Amino acid sequence: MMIRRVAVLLPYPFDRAFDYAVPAGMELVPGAIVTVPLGKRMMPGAVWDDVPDETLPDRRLKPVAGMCDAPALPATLRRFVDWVAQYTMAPRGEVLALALKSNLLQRPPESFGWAAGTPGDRRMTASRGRVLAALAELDRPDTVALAQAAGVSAGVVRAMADAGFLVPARRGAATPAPDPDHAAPNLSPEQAEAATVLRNSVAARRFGVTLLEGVTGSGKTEVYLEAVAEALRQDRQALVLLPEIALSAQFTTRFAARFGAAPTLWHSGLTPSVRRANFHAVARGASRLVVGARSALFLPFADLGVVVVDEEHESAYKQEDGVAYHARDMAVVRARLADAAAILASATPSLESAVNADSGRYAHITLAARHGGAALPAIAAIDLRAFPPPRGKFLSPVLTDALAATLAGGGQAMLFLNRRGYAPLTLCRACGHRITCPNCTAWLVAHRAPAGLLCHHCGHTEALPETCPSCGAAESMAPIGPGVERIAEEAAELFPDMRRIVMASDAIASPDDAAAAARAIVDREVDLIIGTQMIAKGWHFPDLALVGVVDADLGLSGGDLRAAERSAQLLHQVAGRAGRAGVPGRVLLQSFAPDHPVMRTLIDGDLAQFRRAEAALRAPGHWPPFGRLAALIVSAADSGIADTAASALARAAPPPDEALVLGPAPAPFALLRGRHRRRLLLRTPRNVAVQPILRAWLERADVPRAARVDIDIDPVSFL
DNA sequence: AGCACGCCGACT
DNA sequence: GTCGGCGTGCTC
Repeated sequence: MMIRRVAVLLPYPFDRAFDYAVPAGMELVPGAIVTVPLGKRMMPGAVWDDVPDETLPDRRLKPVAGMCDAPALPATLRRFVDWVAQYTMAPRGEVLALALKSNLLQRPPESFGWAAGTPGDRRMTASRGRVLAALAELDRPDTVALAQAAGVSAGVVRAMADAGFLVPARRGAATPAPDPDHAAPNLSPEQAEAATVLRNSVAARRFGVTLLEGVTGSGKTEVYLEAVAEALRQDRQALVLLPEIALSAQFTTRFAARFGAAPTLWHSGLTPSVRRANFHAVARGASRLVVGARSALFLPFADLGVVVVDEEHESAYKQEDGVAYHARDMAVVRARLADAAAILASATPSLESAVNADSGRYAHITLAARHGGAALPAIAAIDLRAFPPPRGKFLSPVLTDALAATLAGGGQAMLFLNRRGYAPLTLCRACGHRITCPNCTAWLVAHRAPAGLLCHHCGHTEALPETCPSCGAAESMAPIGPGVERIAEEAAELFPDMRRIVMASDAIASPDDAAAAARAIVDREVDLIIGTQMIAKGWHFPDLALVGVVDADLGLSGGDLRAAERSAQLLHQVAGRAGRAGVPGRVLLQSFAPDHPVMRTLIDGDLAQFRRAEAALRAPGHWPPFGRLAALIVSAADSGIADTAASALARAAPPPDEALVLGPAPAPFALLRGRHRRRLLLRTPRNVAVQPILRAWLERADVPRAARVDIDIDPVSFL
């Protein structure tokens, strides 16, 4: 009789599963997480649905080494992994790695706490007495909690455990379940109507996508939380994706207030033990509500009822390296495979989602009114040609006057500049030499805190040179252009008495930092906020009366397909920070092109009109979302090999009647992290899939081995 | 991804 | 004469 065999997918770049023998007595269901030998190593893997190859002789099979004490990956997740792999053209194992990167080989974290034991005749002390007293008040506390409650060190608790005063006791579900009816919100009629539609979409237990479009401050979050509540009522799980983990702390608070229990978090900042605990809690179904970054899509939800993608237009949802996937699009797929509802929420929907809504593929809900009757901010441009800043400064007198008036009146103000650091360029006044990164095609950005020159692409740092590295001139290196740190310096000179905070990823690294900063702002410990795009997203600053956009033209250059769209969305989000609870908000855009369509859109507040204009530009040429794009990024350590590989690809390109091929061109950062890059773009009409074309193309092309070709389906930034 | 195998340069 | 570079190929 043939030995029993299973296919096991490994979290490495193999597209194929490997077959293993099942030892007698081991029961393996599909999705079971196992350890298997591969070559000399032991590695984790998951039993997959592939049919084992019966032609392989028994001799060639190694046995499965062991089973992990984790629940099997659900079928919906396995199908999702396969789907993402075929769509992104990544090996299936590489996609599986996204689901298994929580170090499951360790024992599952059983939640243990301490209960009273029966010691022999062991010494009793005052500290030990306090511990026993504290223990009586608490339900199976862990070491830290017990020590804290008793006011003793953790050592005392451990010693008492050794002495038998305390015994470990398993705790039930560590996290209290969120209660859908804990604190029902007070919704406006418009919100209530939207909430009903979303609740129904979840109650249907069928796949469907709804675009929830609501102006900033319209209370989108409260509305989609009603969909989450419905999933909880249905005994299903809910996933809310956020573009930026910095937001998660503020959301935790809001969600906890609504449901009486904190959501489970999932992002790269979690410690390995928390990660593991959360993974298991989600798999068991014990964790009902997850708030996370894009990688949360790969969690093993036992029964997912709704996926919310908040700020769905955000380009941060696009994963650029490794498996290049767009979390917004994959969230829709995840929902479809789980028979769940998908909700895409934004004040400034992507053109993709707006077109899907217009065509009826997605349901569309609009929230037009600001919550509590707050007025939309008044947006105006400052023409920098007519009202230039003083020499060497970056704030126009029109803006500084407005800031002075707002601050003098006790209002809070914000300056937005989407540029980290002090100055984007350091230049020699004597010879014009510009300091560039040795590894990338990029200027080094001057920073003051901490001081130095930093590459924002590869992380290279160096000290600001005393003399010009090119001509040797002394004291000739000058910072050119502004970053937020320089704007903060200018603001400090103008308003020395005002309390300032700089919000940029350099200063605010963790969700906790961001939460602390937000709290300081809300509590009015800050008068003037200066920040990068970090301040654009989702924050709730009730007293913010004035927003100044230092360089509204910044995002318009670059020739990127979506440059105008992204710029309009970002500036709209920033503008939306102004004027909430009753404070009439005002937004001033410093621009050299106040008549640019993006500025007109913002000033008129008519994003729909802007989307129509964008659509009219993109539709004729089958540009997304009216067609499909794929990028081939050729990279090699040697620039000659990169060129050879790129032209080999160009020669083998599919014929024009099949697809349009653009390039090869040097990628905008032709040298990135020490590798030379060339890029080709493939474009097809919407009804033609790019994957088969790409597969055949790569098959034909004679690419040198020393070059690597990365595929990015639906590229967002064209780097 | 690792890790071994394998065939060419400068060292004890 | 050997240690070691990383190109190529395989892992059930």
